[in-house]
Amino acid sequence: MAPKLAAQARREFEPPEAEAGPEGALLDLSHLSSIVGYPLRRAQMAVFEDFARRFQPLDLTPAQYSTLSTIGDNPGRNQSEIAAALGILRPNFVAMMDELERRGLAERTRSGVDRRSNALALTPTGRELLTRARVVQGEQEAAIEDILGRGEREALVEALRKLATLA
Amino acid sequence: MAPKLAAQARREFEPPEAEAGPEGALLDLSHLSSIVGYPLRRAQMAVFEDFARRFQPLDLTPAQYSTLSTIGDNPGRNQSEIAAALGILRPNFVAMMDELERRGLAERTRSGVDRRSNALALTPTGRELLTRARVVQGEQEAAIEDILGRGEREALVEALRKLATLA
DNA sequence: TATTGTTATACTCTATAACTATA
DNA sequence: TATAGTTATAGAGTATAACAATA
Repeated sequence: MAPKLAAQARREFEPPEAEAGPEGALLDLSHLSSIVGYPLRRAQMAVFEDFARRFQPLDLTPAQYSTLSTIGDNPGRNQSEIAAALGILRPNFVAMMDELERRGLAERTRSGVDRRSNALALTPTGRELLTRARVVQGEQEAAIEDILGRGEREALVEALRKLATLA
Repeated sequence: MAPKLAAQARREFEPPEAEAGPEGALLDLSHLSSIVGYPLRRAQMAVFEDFARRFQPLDLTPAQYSTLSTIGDNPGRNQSEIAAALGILRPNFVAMMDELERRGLAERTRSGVDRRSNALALTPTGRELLTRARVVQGEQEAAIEDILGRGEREALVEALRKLATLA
């Protein structure tokens, strides 16, 4: 159950601000790597790539995972509410729900109170998959903690949450 | 010179793990906001939106800024080297250079040593724009420091750099 | 044979306008 | 009149294959 895959090959030293070229000559990236935006993007890409590898057996993208998780924790909410909470535009959320429904993971139920809206819920299959997905997600989190340590990982999450209030 | 715009309206409290819906009912997002990947993506989007606003007068995207900065700090390198350092695929970097050249910000010079490759450099105009862009970038960094404080901002950059070694 | 720059192309994400059915 | 879901569509960003020129 405990993930051992992750803490293996770690670069022990790296030239702090440079990137290796083909013949070994290094590029100066100091201006970029000292500001928040650039390493933020690189980290996001790395974490999502790692996510893709781990979730390949479950066939879930980050967006699908976050949708399943949010529906599971908020059953009965409609599409607009779930989409808005996840920062997904309503038009783009339609195909998302089409696919989850096609795979038998989630259901839309035309609400009796307001017949315009679709109450969303997970199917039993969807709940099972979400349970398994959260285990896999926990493994990624453990891999991150192997790199950062518990305290720095928690500090990172807190800093990122504050950063999200910038825009 | 010091940016005062940023530290103004900050949410003083927020329900730690929930999102407001239209009628005020809150969604449970606790499972997502406690893992790294989700706030990482939200923070990245927020920082890039803020970047887009600040750089609208200079008409620079994050990718264009990082390209200008890297060429400026590494003049004479060829397209493959600059693109690889920035994680941009060579085919996609062609249009990037086309546009920077069209705007008179950068130049490709067919190398004498290896006539396959284009040595890249900034034009005087490009150097001027880069100087101005770094001032704007410094303002974003100051705005982030208004939110996080100096120490937490530096800790964030360090954590993000480590995270990028995950994939 | 391998590499640099390039073209063509495709696939995903994201964004906007407009329709329909309900309210 | 406004809202929920939907369709159509357009634009980024990102990915791969293949070609010409050069090594």
